[in-house]
Amino acid sequence: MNAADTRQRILMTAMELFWEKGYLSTSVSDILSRSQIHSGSLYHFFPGKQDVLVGVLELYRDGIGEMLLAPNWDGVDDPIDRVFALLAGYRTHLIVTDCTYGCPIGSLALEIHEPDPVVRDLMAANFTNWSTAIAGCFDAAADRLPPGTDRKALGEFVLTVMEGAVMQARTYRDIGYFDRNIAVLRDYITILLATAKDGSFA
Amino acid sequence: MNAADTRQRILMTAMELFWEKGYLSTSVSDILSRSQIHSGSLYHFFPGKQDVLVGVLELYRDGIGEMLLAPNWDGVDDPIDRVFALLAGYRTHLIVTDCTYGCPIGSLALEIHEPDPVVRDLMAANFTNWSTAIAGCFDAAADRLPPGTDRKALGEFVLTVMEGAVMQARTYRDIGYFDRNIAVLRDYITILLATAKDGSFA
DNA sequence: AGATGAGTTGATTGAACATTCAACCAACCA
DNA sequence: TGGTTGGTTGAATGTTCAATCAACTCATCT
Repeated sequence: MNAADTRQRILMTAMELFWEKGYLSTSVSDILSRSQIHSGSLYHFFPGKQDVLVGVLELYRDGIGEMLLAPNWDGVDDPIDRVFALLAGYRTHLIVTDCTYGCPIGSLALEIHEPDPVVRDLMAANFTNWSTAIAGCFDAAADRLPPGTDRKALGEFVLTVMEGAVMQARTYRDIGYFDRNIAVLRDYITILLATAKDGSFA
Repeated sequence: MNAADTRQRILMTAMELFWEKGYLSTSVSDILSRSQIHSGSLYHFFPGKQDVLVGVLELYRDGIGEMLLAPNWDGVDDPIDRVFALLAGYRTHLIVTDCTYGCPIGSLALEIHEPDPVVRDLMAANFTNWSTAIAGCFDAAADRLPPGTDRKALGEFVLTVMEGAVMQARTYRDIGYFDRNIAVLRDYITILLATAKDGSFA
């Protein structure tokens, strides 16, 4: 196994564990035993546990297109449909995990109370990538939305709703909380599209 | 100092610390040193650290009216205004703490990945109390909302938006993220009130 | 062949952790 | 007065933690 493999193996394992147990509850030993890598090797590539977290956050940041958007948007062309297709992807995660799923970035953001600036910036960058992607959908549908709609704010709002909906579904262990939240969001977006069409606010 | 005082002092201190540092990052020693109470006394009242958490969650649950709603709703009579008055309270917390504030329940919900059922039920009960209070506002304004509006879902939605908005403002250390999210929510509620008034969906 | 150095090994370190416990205290009552 | 109860003290326990490091492997280069 070469160097790149070892580094990758550590990061992939850490990504899994941080998602399953959270950052604080994952010990370096956990990463070592699951990845079958010895402590010296880990510390050869990473100065410390936090640097592993940084590596994981960089993977998420750089992989959002391939790992998150592409799978959910495959075959979905309408930009508004894409918004809800992405949310449907989160719903699937919740179902598959018996409503145990948590957004990895959101969990980290609330778990780490005094984040190192490097870590915080990476969490923020992940949020920005996500809401910017959604805002891009609204941009592509700009002519169907009321004029003057703040599409960036709308992207951030969808992120907010996703995070809040996942948080509640997970806490109650009940997908209904996710579905009802998304239904309200859908109602809002539907109204926006309708008011733009009939020109009532033009 | 009598028994009730000691117990109370432990819970108040733990409440502070769990909010400042989170549950996992707060050690029993932290609670002991700040509360000036010795380990034996703490373990006389609480079987373990998790039971302190349970006590804190019970305080939140039982104190939502007095500690959270009453202060924010004092002098605010209109039910819709009350919804946004509560959200404004969270905004104040964010401002006062330089956007470091996090909803204590939301943070715990995402921090603890495998919660004991007792803990999880208490977190859920706290969410329910919150969103039920908001749903109560919508109930009081039911005649100004479109008929058939799911007001319970709307209460959960407001909770979702608060949690997501706080999460983003905190991660970016920028109140703008909170304000934009609330502005979008306000837009939605405003539209609901307007469509009910002009009867366009009646 | 010999030197170089990136990468690996795993026992070890010292700090921090939650929890325990035997001894103690003070108020109240028999 | 002596016992009982409810609460307190703080040193001690055993565990887990992140991190270290001297010794090693082995491919590559001179």
